[in-house]
Amino acid sequence: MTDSGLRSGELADAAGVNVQTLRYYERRGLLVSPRRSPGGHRLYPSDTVTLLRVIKTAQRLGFTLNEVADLLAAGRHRHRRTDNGLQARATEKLAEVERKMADLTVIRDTLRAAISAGCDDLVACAGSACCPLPFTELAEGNDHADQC
Amino acid sequence: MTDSGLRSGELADAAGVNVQTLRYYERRGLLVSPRRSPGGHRLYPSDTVTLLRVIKTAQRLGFTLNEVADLLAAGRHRHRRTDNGLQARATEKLAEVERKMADLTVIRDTLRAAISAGCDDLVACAGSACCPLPFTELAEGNDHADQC
DNA sequence: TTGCATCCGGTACCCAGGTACAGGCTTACC
DNA sequence: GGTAAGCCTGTACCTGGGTACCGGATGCAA
Repeated sequence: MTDSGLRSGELADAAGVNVQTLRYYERRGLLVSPRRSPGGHRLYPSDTVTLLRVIKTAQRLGFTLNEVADLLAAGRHRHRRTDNGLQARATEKLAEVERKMADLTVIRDTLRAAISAGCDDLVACAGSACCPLPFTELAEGNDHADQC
Repeated sequence: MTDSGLRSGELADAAGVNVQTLRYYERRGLLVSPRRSPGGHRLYPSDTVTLLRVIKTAQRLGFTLNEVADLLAAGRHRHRRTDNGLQARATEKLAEVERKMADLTVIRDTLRAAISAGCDDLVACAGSACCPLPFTELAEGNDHADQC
């Protein structure tokens, strides 16, 4: 029979995840409970591989598992509503990613300044006026201070 | 007496951290055990405020607490060795930050593509050939696939 | 000297995203 | 039909960076 479905180990291998992760995702509501064999073993429909790829992609795009679960549930329950929120959420996430990149830019510039200034000891630098490490400013995150 | 030192609450307030965090940092080896009052209360030297700022800065630059602890210990034990590794570690960290930024760039472009393509449902998109969401490629992280 | 704020140590809990292990049952293959 | 691999549930543990609560002791000021 070809409709016997995938066993958890097969699915895990096919999707490149751990078997335990499948059960974890089931608990978290990312995967619906699949049908079982007479003996109680899970039998997954074969498109679950795709679903797992979707989950991993969304995670990689910066969505948390809760957010992914929401998005998937919205997709499942969307009967005739046109908008399940993916557009809006992707837009928010984009803003988040852009914020993160801006932060990292500051950090990168600071590290570069520290390297080219030859900073050698964190504590010593904190005491010297001409150190590019922004010991007070960074928390606010603004212009870099390498005017030394 | 001016050498009485800071009590943990004072230090915590001055540095903008939680009192519990001070004890946590002590456990983690970021702060050395300070001297105590006769009754056992911690009395911190006043420059510990600076040290905490250093720690927070280093964290913000992407160092983990373990790494910060290492850097501080290296600074403390450096008697006449010139290099305590800050330069090398900062260089590594810079590479790490640059990798992270490259990742985020891919993610940002992908999100932008998904938004402008009007993607609406993760699972539906995964089935359509003309979806910009890279359900298989992203894990490897390479060129974006918005040629649709 | 009394009262209240603060601090002590120890332990438990939180978030996210899993991973591991134990003891027992099922399935598949020869 | 035997045996080994795989799967089941439940629970505990991991990393990282803290936070919260407890009962009891201390510090400081009026």
